[in-house]
Amino acid sequence: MRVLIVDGHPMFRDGVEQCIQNIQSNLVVDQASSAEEAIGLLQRQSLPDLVLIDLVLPDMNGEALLSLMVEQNVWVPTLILSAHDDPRLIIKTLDAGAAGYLSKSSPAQMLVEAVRIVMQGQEYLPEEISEEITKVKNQQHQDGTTQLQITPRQSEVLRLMGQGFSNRKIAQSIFISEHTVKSHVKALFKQLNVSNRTSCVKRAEQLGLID
Amino acid sequence: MRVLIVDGHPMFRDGVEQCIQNIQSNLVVDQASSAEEAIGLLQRQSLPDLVLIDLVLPDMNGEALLSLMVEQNVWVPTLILSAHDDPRLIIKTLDAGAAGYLSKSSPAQMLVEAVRIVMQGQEYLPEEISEEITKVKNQQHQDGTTQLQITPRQSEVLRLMGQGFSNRKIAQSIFISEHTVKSHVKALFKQLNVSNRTSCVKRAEQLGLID
DNA sequence: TTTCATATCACTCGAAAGGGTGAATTCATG
DNA sequence: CATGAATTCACCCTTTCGAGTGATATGAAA
Repeated sequence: MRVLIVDGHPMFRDGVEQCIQNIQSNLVVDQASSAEEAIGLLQRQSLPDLVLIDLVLPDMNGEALLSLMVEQNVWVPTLILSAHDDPRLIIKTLDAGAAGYLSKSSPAQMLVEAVRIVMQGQEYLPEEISEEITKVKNQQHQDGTTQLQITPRQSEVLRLMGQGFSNRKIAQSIFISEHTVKSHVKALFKQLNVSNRTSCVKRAEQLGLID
Repeated sequence: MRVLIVDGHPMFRDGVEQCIQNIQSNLVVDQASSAEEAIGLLQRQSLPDLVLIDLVLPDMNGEALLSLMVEQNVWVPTLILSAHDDPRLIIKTLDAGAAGYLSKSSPAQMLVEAVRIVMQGQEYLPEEISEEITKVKNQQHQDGTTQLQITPRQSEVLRLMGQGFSNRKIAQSIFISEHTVKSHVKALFKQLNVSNRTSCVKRAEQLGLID
């Protein structure tokens, strides 16, 4: 059995490797420190039986890596790890094809359990997380609206706003009028339920929309 | 020999534990998930031979925990771990009494090495980090100025600004006039070399001044 | 004692932000 | 075609920010 660990921190990778080494005697562990490296490994080698991906990677987020894998028809059972558990992000990763999700706030024993289960081809979701997911999904239905619908343009504006740009600078950057920027900013405020840009950026960071 | 690991993420703690278990046969590892828990353990039990502290903890940062330990005359060799390596922060932790600093970007082998050395009572600093530190210290001297001198009041204002508060709200929160808040904000802008609050908060986060 | 950093407050003024409302365009989808 | 979402732009108005230039009090350090 082979497992690929994708995480930006060697120390964490080694720690996880040590933890799951105990599962089976014939377990080979590969490591990648970035999405790019992971893609390279997956293309060059025979596919592992399981991929562990940290949601936060140096070059892109884990969800993007997962999407890339799916695009390239690399289908391997994938377990997503994350330090901060935003239900919305979890839903996105599961939609993107992850076989399971696990918080880094979980003890290693749960990781071992999850690896075992996912390697068998089954899905793995901790109870507290699946509960939160149903909560969020219910909220979505109660709202009636599309919940968090950041349009591409809004996302662009949000990114620039996160760089500390003024509305005027944003307008110049993407060749639209300041009026339009204000429209997007206002829409973002409404969706993120804030009333100034500092809060907006903070909230967006919490939700993983930028950075 | 006993080691105490203080980190908010059980999975990381377990991983580190697995890694350093191999050092010695008679190694006992304790875990704490927060600074508060760590303080409790250190007060109740006999002191461990080494404490590993993550710089980012749920209730306070690792540096604050270290200061607390020093205040309470709990002197144990302490190794600081961190995911993002800001030279300034490293200097602060070393000044606060840490026996060593290690990036989570280092392989576990370096951790093992560091633990071994620090448990012997020696200090441990990876080359690339000590190099960066000398760089920063040189910069400080070149500037001639006191480098980054955030006064207590400025720090308070910065914290509230980071919460997305307006100048008026900040003023009301700490019972000073809006004029005064503006003075502090302006001083912060000057020191952080920015010209609006969003950039200011971002920069402050990068420097570890807030969050 | 003089000096200096800190903290406090004041005034002005132009620039930027933020709220409200409305409307034209494009483009996909039913 | 009709509908709706997304994007674009406009005008109005109030509030907040940010820069400049001050002053005063306090307390520590030289």
